[in-house]
Amino acid sequence: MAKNLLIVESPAKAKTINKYLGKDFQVLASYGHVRDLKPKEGAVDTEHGFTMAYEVIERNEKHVDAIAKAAKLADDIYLATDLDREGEAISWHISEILKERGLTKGKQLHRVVFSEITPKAIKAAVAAPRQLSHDLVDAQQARRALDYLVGFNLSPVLWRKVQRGLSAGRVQSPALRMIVEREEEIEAFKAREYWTIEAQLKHADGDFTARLSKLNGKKFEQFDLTNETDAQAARAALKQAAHGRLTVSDVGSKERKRRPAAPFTTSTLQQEAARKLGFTTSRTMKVAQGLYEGVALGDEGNVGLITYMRTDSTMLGDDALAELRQLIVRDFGAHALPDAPQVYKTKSKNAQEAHEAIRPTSAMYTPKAVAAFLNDDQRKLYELIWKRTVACQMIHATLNTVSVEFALRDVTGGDASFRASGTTVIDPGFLAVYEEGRDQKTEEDDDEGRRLPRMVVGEQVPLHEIAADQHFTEPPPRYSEASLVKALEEHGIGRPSTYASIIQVLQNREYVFLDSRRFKPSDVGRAVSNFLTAHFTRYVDYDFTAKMEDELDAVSRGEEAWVPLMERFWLPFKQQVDEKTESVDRNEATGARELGSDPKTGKPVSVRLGRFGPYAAIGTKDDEDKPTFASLRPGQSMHTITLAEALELFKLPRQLGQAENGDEVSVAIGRFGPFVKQGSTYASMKPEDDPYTIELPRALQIVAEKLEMLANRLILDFGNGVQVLNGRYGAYITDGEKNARIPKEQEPKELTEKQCLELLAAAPVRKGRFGKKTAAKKTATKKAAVKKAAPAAKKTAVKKASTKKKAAKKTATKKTATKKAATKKAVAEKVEA
DNA sequence: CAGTGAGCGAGCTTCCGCTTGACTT
Repeated sequence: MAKNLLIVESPAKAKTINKYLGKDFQVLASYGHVRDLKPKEGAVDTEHGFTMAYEVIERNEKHVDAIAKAAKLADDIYLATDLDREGEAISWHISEILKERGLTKGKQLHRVVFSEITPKAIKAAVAAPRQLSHDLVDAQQARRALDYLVGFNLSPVLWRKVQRGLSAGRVQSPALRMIVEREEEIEAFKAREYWTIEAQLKHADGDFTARLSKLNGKKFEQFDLTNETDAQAARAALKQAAHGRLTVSDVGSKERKRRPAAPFTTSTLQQEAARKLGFTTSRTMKVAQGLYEGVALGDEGNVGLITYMRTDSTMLGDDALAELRQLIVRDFGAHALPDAPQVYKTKSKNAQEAHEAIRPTSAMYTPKAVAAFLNDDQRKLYELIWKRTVACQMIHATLNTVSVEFALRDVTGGDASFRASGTTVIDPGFLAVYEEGRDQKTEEDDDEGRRLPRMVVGEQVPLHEIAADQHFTEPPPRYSEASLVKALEEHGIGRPSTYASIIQVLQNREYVFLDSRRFKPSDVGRAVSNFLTAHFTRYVDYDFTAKMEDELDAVSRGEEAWVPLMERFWLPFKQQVDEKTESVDRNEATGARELGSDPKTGKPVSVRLGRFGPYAAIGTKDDEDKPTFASLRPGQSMHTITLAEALELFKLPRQLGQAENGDEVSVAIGRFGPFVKQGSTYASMKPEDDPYTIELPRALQIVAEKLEMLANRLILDFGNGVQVLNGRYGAYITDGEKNARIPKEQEPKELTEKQCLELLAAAPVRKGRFGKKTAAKKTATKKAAVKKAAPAAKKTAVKKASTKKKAAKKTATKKTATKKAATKKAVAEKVEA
């Protein structure tokens, strides 16, 4: 039996290290954090020194048990979790758990750290153990408690003032704010007109263009020409002065170096994979995880191809550097190798640098060599990582920029000049392998790769034309996933392990949504953000996290105690929460707007945010008769809607007349979009139909189509509730409870009752709407279930469920009561539905 | 499936960071 137990966070890492340490060691993984605050109110006791109530994370229980079991048999236990704040805390939690279970008597607990996974580094780490740093653990606990307190106090304010179920937090709220403020900038943006003037020249060695750089004796600036009249006048004057040619007045050339980009961190990998491969952040992370965990490489077996993908460091290990330099000489020649390895400083604030940069585990696994063993996504991402890493250790590129100036005196006597430049590559250096993508093109990018004809001062170049072009300034672009991650990282908000999930949270809450891969805020998102920014400014400030980090650093260095730090934060924060809960008006919090008055009644028309989203109202609740309401249509926003658009909404439902049988026919917009109603039949309108203009004949046609579809629905009926039906996705079998698919080769009409029963028996139980709840996916499933259940559940179902739940709570004595009750609730609703 | 938008005030929602799998549409 191994006498030594070593614990790391990631199972893939555990496997690798196991190989290095031999059989005296058993290496186990904690799978991340092992304990966390109880996810309820009161987990941080603000009255008594911020005592924190922890519990083992359910999902990781089996891993904790495995560690405990191994610890029992080991003499020495090495806690080798990551060397950052969170890693230190994980080690501390594990040691606390082992102590609680009485497993540490007579054993040595060692804390060891390393930042690269090589046999040398691991052995050196094990040979130099230290004690747990309680200062670092304190800093982590302060971080954890603060996040909990911010989230669990701000969110309830939103439930009261804006909408139930909303959330706020130290990270998600500033992230949301960025998106909302960008949208407001765009709305407030006024495009400005400007004109550029360009000379098109015909040189014997090739045509090229030159931009106007000087006009009337002054440097030509962006807004010097802002209308067509001026621009055309300037163009005409220049053209006249030129007389069909321009004279070279100056030729200059400048050599420039371009340096390769730093090796990938999580954030830069996500950005570059978005730019070059079109991957979302979560797709990038998923693919990277696969490369990290290992890929079967033929005879070589399973090989981890890249280092850890959640990192904020640009550091490369010595062994990796040596290998990269060897490869560069081998594949690109000695001249491509700089004298010394290139070292990159980590730029991001609050970097913890627990791991290396993201790099290939071995540069010798060239993209070509491993391509056959990878799927498409893996191949693309691996190639990107490999090239970026190799390039970062290659020599800089040397570029030469040639500028040619053409001076002329225009007819009014003012000096003017045109300038052309072209950039050529003298020595490509790292560019032979890789160049970082750009978010936006600049003028310089246009010049790149352009080679001008060789020209000398005094030379006359024939002029083809002088053109004036109209342009308009553009608003700043909306954030994409990648540019949001970049902005977050620049402010030190969020961590490599959370960038992808921050984006998920904002979307799950329906604060923001992607439109052509750019983030737009929803009305709820804007309400939440503006409310928080106005009333909790300090806590959703972009540098709140940075300030917190400074304080936590002081704690981790032992210069400050964490409890006083917490008190300084908590007391004013709590006071603010209480005060705002009292004082803020709900209409103000939700961003209600008055649009004007209804021409028919003279009553005020307003837009508000209600339980079911944004709506318009005519009149107020203080009026004698009730106000009338209408939901905003998808795509409309309460911030941009006009009075006329709002009034349109009240034109529905429209009565169109009567069907042949005397049924009233009307159109309206429901939860599922526009529909026609005839008697008690509802039929959805097609996207090309407009509910405001549709007329009776077309409406009747839609209803007829629907009725026909219903009539054709039944294929077979066996009389015992088992039916074969035609559905949206083709024929299927149902017994009312669950549905079964029909094998491809089977003709639905020829099914026998026996066949149907067999297929039904084999079909999976329908989990759909109220999904069974597994511990691992607690939150996700729950959310989905609640969301779908809420509008559908009948009142009776809800009532039944809650009484059941009470019963469950009474009988169950353990702390799992709530969870059990929740499962029961789901069952109860299912039965009811 | 096709309303709603205040409320009697029950009981509910919510954070950030570390890690991986098990789920269907």
